[in-house]
This record gives sequence, C-alpha cells and structure tokens, in this order.
Amino acid sequence: MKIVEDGVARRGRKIDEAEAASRRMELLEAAANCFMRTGYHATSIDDVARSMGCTKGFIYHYHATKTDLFFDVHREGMRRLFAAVEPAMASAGDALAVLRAMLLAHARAMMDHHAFETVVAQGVQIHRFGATTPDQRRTLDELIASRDRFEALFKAQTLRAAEAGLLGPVAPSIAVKMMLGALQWSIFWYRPEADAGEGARDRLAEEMVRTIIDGLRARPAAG
Amino acid sequence: MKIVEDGVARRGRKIDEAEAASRRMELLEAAANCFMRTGYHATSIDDVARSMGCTKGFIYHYHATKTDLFFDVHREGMRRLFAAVEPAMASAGDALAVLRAMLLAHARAMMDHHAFETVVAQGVQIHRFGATTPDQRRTLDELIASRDRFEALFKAQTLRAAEAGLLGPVAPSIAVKMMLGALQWSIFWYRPEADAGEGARDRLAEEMVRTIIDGLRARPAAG
DNA sequence: TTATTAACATACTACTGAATAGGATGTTTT
DNA sequence: AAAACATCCTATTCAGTAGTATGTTAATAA
Repeated sequence: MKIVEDGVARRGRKIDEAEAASRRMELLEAAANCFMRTGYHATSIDDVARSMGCTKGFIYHYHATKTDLFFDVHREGMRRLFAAVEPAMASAGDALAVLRAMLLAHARAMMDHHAFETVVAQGVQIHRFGATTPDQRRTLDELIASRDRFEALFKAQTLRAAEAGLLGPVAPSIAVKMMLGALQWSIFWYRPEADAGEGARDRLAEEMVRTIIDGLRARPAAG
Repeated sequence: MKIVEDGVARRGRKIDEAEAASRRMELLEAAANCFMRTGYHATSIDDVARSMGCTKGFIYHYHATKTDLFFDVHREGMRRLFAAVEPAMASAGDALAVLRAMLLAHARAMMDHHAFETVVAQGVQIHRFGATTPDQRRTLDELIASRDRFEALFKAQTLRAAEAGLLGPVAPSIAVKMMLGALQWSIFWYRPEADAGEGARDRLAEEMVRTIIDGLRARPAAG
C-alpha cells in the first residue's frame, strides 16, 4: 500500500482507529526489514520512508525519535514471541511435552517473524551502552525485562520437567541458554525467502526441537 | 601501553617487526571492544583511537579505511576460532569424543575472545548489503568462506560420528546449526568480567557441551 | 652531514543524517 | 462559514564523522 499516489497524498482525511493501526503496523514492518538488513545505525529514517513509499514526516508523525521507532519494532517482536509461546504452554501432555510445544512455537515464530526477531536480538546489545534519555532508558529496561520474562517462561517449564524426572542431569539455567540460543541463532542462517513454504518450515522447526531435546547421542533403548 | 606520553609521541623511531605486530594487535583489541560495545556504525575511528590512547593518524597508518579495520578484526576473530578448534580435532577417542572436544574448544574460545567473536557474529550480517568496493567485496567473500569452512569442520566430524553409529537419528546439517548456534549465542549472555576465572569457564563450557550432545531428555540407561 | 623515509600527530574539509519548524491540504465542529 | 484540528510534506539546521593533507620527529642511508 502506497500512501503517496500521483504525488498527491491522502492528507487531511481523518482516519479511524483501525486504519491508523494498520498504517502503524505497515511502518513497523518496513522498519523491521530495514533494521534487519542494514542494522540500526546504518539505517536512516529516509531509508525506511523510501522502503515503504512514505516520507520522513509520516514517520516522525507516529514516532518521536529514531530510537523510539526502533523500540517499537523491538516491542512488537517481543509481543509476537509471547503470542506464539504462551498458547503452547496450555498444550496437552507431560511437562516435557509442553516444553517441546513451547520450543516448537518459538522456532516457528523465529521463522515467521524473521525481521522482527532479528531486530529483537540486536536491540538490547546495541543500546546497552548508548547514552539515551532517561525516558528511553526506561523503555529499554522494560524491553530487557520483557526478554527476561520470556526466558523465565522456559526456565520454569524446564524446572517442572526436571522435577517430574523427565530430564537428564542438566543444569536448567544453562539448558535454557542452550535451547533458546540454538533456536534464536537461526536469525543468522534462516532465509525466509529460500524455504519451501509452510510445510517446510514445520518440518524444520520439528527437526530443530528434536535435536535440542533428544540430543545428538545415540540412545541405548528408546524411552 | 600508551603511545602518546606527555603530549610527545615516539614518532620517527623505527620499530622492529615484533613491536609493530604488538601494536597492531593492541589496536585490533581496542577496535574489537569498541565494535562489540557500540556496533560498527556507531563506533567512530576517534572512539577507537581514544580507547587505546592513540590518534586517528595511527589507525589510518595501519588500515586504509574503517571497513578494512573492521575486516581485520573479523579475520583475527576467525583465526582464533580455528586456532582453538583445529588442535582439538586431533584429540583421542572415538568420533563423538572428538566432536565433544571440538565443541569444548569452541565454547572456550567464545568466552576467551568474547569481543572478537561478537564482531565476527555481526560482521557478515552488517556488510551483506553494504555497497563496498570490489576489493572489500572480495575480502568479505573471503571471510564468509572462512566461516563456511569453520562450520564444515563440525559438519564433517558430525558425519563421521553418525557413520560410526554414535549419533541418534538427527539430520547432520540441522544438528550442526543447533550445536554452533547454542554455543555462539553466548555472545549475548556471557559476561567475561562476571565469571569466576579459569575454572569457572571450564566448568561452564563442559556443561554447555554436555547439554548439547546428550540432550535434555532423561535416558533409560547410561550408554 | 644531509637527504630520505618510517611512523606517527594535528588540522581541516566535505558530507551525512537526525531532528525540527512551519506550511499545505484537507476534515470536523460550532 | 470559520475556527480548530488532523495528517503529512518541504526546507533547513546543526552536530558528528570518514577521510585527507600536511606537519613533526627520529632513525638511517648516502
């Protein structure tokens, strides 16, 4: 959807909540792709504007600063992660089965929202040292807390599985880092444009989770 | 080691190869730390110069452009990875034991050279779309090839272990992504300044590799 | 002794890019 | 009908930065 058409904008028309939300999301998608491809600092506001066919003014209308735009992309990325994983927490089976379902949902989300999750991954890293305004610092802390909560979801489930005697002698805190790391590293090698659609993604996600949970080592007898 | 002292530099003095190499490495270390903390684009040449107590002139004396400096840091990071893993390939035991040793060495290297490996991780991503000179493009291709060779080391060993019947029913190409991903994701959570020295790092690395190879699931009987 | 050059430092230029002020063009309300 | 407001664009400012040009010192060759 181009906002500018024939050089004439649809300025002035009052837009309803739904359309405003739709535009906001379109902007976030465009920004996520730019940030993913070129990184935060190398992406200019004009780049984002060009990539969605709007102007700088449009962007600054919805976001106070470039940092805020980035944070909003980051927040949306986290929102999508929770939206994918939280339903999986209610799935059937023992504690290990639930953990599997959560990891599977996470793996799928990493592929489905590749651009957003790439931004999420690099977000905290980039801004950890940046001297931002107190307000932006608060937002950053909130996003970090959000990431911690997400990790805590998996840690709690891992502990439940461990208490149920379904896990081997692993340290849950390390195990969670390995599980999530293995999945999240996919931002570096997964190419959404190169896979063979829905089915391929499902199979890939399953293979990933199976490797992580069951490990590489051969088993004496199937449990 | 400060190069500038009392405002007077040791300019003019001819230095031997060893000292030149030492300074070059010191510069690379400083640059790696800057790039890790602030990212490539947000790091200015002056930042690097300030952080090691030299001037911009010093840096441009050894590196033609900022991009070249970055590539040199990247190359050094890869060099250290190979230097860590290749000796482990000659270690004793069956194919799975060798794979374990390689992963252990890799895990240790990720911690020991945290700044460099952080730069390596973000390097290719950052420059994939950047319009560089043909010469820089060649260097970039060389670095990508280097990363591929590194991954191939692990893939070959995984295949050997699989042929020896030491692995479960995993897809080697995916398994390698999971293994390396789990280890390399440590750039996001590992804090070199927060661990309790040599011993702690060794224990952490071992725990990481054990989780990856043996998996989380409980085993019916120890093999 | 003098010229040259290695090994830097310093000063400067040209450019980029975030942010802002203010305007253009419409809509809603009174 | 006109004030008030929403949406978006244009033009400009201003700070920072990569790269360059030139200066400076000491070792070395001629």
